[in-house]
Amino acid sequence: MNYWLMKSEPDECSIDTLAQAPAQTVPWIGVRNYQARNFMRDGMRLGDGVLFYHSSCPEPGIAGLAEVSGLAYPDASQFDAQSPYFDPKSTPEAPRWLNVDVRYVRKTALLSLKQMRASPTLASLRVLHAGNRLSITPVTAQEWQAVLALLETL
DNA sequence: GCCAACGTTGGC
DNA sequence: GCCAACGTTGGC
Repeated sequence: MNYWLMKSEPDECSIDTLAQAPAQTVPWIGVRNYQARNFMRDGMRLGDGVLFYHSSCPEPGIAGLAEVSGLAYPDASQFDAQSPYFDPKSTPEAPRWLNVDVRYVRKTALLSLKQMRASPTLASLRVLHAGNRLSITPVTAQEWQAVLALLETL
């Protein structure tokens, strides 16, 4: 079992959007970074834990928990010329971009970025490191437990 | 809207 | 394969 932190802009897909989606599941489309793609392709297994993080919004932070419910498969939006995620260099024969499916587990009180930074137990969390831009980052079991423990205190 | 970080592109 | 220019991310 692996753990991940996945960023989403709540304007696009918030924890509430996920909770209200059909089967409480969304395809995690739009990842256009090779490292993040490789985490989905090579690292994610069914049932992996996901910290659902709201980014680019007034209150960035962890807004809920989710799980990987579908293994990586080609991201349809790369072939859609109308999509902002369209990639003219990708072909169906050799798809460049993949997505997993993510299923809602539960909404939590917001663990804000500020609170995360203030917590010594989360000091190692990749997303807190300067300049981190990856939309998907691995989370260790210790970090996962530390986040759950912090959520208990909110 | 600023800007630091850093991934990607493309000329050589 | 180097590296400068450029684009994107994302907190502030």
